[in-house]
Amino acid sequence: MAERYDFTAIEKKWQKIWEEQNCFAAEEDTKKPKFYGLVEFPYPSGAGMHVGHIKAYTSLEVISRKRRMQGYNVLFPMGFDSFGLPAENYAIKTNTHPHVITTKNIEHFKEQMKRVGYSFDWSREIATSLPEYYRWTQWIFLKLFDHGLVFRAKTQVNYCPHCKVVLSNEDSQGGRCDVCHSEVIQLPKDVWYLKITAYADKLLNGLDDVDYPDSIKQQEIDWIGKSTGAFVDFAIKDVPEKLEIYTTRCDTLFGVTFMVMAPEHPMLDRYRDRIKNWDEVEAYRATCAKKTEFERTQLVKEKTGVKLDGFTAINPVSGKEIPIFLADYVMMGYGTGAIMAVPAHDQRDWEFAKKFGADIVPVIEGGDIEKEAYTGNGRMINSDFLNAYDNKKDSIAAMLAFLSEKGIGHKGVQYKMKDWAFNRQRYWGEPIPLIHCQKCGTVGVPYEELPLTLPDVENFEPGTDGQSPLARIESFVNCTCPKCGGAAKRETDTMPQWAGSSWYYLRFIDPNNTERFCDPEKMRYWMPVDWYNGGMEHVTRHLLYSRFWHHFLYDIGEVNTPEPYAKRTYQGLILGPDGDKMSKSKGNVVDPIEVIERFGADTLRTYVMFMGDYMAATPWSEQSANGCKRFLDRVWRLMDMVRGEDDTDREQRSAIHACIKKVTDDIEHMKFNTAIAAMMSLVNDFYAKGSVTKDELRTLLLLLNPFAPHMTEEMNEQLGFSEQLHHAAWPVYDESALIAASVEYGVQVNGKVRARISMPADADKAAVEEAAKASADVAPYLAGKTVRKVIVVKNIVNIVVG
RNA sequence: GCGAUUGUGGUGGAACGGCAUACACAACAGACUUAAAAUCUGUCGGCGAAAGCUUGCGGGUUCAAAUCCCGCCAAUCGCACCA
Repeated sequence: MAERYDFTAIEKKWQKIWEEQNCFAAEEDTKKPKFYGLVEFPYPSGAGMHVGHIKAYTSLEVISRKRRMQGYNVLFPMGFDSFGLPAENYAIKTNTHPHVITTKNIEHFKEQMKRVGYSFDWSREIATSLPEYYRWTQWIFLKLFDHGLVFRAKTQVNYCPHCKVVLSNEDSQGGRCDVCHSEVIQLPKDVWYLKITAYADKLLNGLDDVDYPDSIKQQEIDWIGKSTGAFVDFAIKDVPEKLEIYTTRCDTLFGVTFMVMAPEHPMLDRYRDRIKNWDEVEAYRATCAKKTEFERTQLVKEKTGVKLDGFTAINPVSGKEIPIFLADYVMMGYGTGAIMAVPAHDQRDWEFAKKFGADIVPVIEGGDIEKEAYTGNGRMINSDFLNAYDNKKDSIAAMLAFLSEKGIGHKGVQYKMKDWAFNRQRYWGEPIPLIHCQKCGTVGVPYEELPLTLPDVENFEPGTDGQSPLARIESFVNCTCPKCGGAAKRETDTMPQWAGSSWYYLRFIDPNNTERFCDPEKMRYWMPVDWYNGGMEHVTRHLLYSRFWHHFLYDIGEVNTPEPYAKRTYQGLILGPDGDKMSKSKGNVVDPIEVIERFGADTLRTYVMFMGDYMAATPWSEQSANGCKRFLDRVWRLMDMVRGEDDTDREQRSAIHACIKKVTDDIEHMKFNTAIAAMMSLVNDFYAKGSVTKDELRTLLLLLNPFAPHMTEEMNEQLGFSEQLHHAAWPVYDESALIAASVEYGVQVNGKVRARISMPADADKAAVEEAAKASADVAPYLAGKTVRKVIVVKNIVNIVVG
């Protein structure tokens, strides 16, 4: 009866039914418990879906399908993060409008996703590049602006010469551009910043209240990089201005024998007349400017620097005059761009002092400063102020008290995280809704004028002057100031890739609202996102940014939870068949659609869930994928093995309920591989037996449905069940059924397994112990020995003899 | 340099401190085939003559360690002169 499993026809049939019956739309106004499952929406690239997308989406797809069967009202949406550089670069190359390309790519992605059989609620689809969406991205930006979290500053910024854009710190991790991977250079530039550092503590503390793996939390903590220390002012000889430094070891202040300023430090320019070797300074600055960030950090083996002639500092506690150097091991971007150097207790300062001949004065007991700096803690020595302060307990606290009393310094906090450089000099992004007015300064576009739509341009090429293509459109640039009505000019830069994705999970809750970004009533029901799965590479980018925006929206009363995501997980990479990271250049990329054509969507889904530990990187194996196809074929053929009578014996029943428990629990812990293994074992049991009852088979189909929904629905229908699986009740195991008739014990003597015995399930410990001792296999090991102890636990008996 | 993660058969991988190698892949054999494929049924870690030894290596804790602790080694990822 059950012929060949024709996956192509079956998958098409059920995908059509799901679409027509709108099976997976989240319900409104329900009394049901909710589950909001979210996967990172993709950037719709021209290449279409990657197997990595499949692994990322299938986990929550399985969980969402299971939740629906468990009676939850499930929101499992999908949309597109459709602004971004690749579309724009492609547009430049082919002279097609990015909007046209993006629309086409979205259609392509959607069609591919539907072929995988995902149960997304397509009625809520969004795209960040549509005006009705980015209207609210701009709205949130204006709120940030109104609350003083948008500011403009001229500093050294990351710049990608290839993409011709300013990048944020997060966009240039490892010194490479996030989009094109070319090397990022440092340039002084005037840019818009979002004050994410104002939320550093909230982003840090919020981690206590969410369920993220430690690896994710740790990466965010490290990226934020909070440190506590002190700011200290150093007087400069014969100059009114003071040089401020930041230190985490103010207790070593008496050991400061010189100071170092970053080459770009702006104070230098103010006193160039005083610096006698200015030529040398300029030459050194020029060498440093030529180095890339990479060279400055990765390749330095030897310290370089220039001693300033005629520009010296005074150690504020000892009163001694000390030299000031310029050296590129001090960064302008951290602290104040200047340091107090304590060569006795800081390895970098030690190396510098050795090379440039500065004094090394120990002020903390311990270590051998002849060999290297001693960076540990200890009693303070050679420090005059000690009499008045008890330095035994906490030398840092003692020094801080001293500093603030004398007005020299104060406690301070620093973060490695920098403010978010937010404007991009490119076309395909949200226009920044700001207006520059000669009279009023920078003014926000009035909220009622949103969306500020992206105008059409002829030429998407960024300007050679570092300006966005929008700057060439006079009708866009020229406007009137909303405040004074005078002539004004629009900001012509656009927002970065990460803007639209910083709040998209809120829009899915209420995607068509034209009054607000999201209805508060609906948010109260759906938020927070219960489970968010995505890539590890977004932890210090998108995840951090969206948590920042959400905390802000919470602070201004626009959302009802401080954190957007209650739980976050990540998927491990799928490597190429050769074990290397998949890349076009290596030619080891696996196309999921080809896999669907050869093996079917159910096999693809089952294999990506079976291939290994979900969070670990695993190489793709076509043979293993074929093994999953074989498993599904075996399940299909079970239809030929259905026997008439409905009897299930105790062993069989026990095996089925053990499988229900295993699959139910393992899915919750993302142990999809062992869940599938359990179902494979059950199928092997059925084969060994040679037959299966209809009910037994249906239970298996229910468990397998989230993984292989098409085939199981088809089998369910062919078996004559009228109720479709996707909304049938998830099987519940019966604790009492788990108990098998007999239990196998391993019998150990001094921890080594010597025998196996089978005992009735209700046998007590004494009986098990007796049977173990009586076993013929253990007898030789007990002969002539005294039994000192017998341990009976679970299914192990350990006889300790001596 | 700092931090995190991971080291288990030919391969992907299983194992609340409790019978190491579940489940699959590959390989081998048998059945069915004229034959192949598919399918079904078996066998299947290594070393050792054996007792035994064997979860990267060396110690420790425990009746019992792949699992916990300490010290190495290797790999992967993240950060990186962060003062």
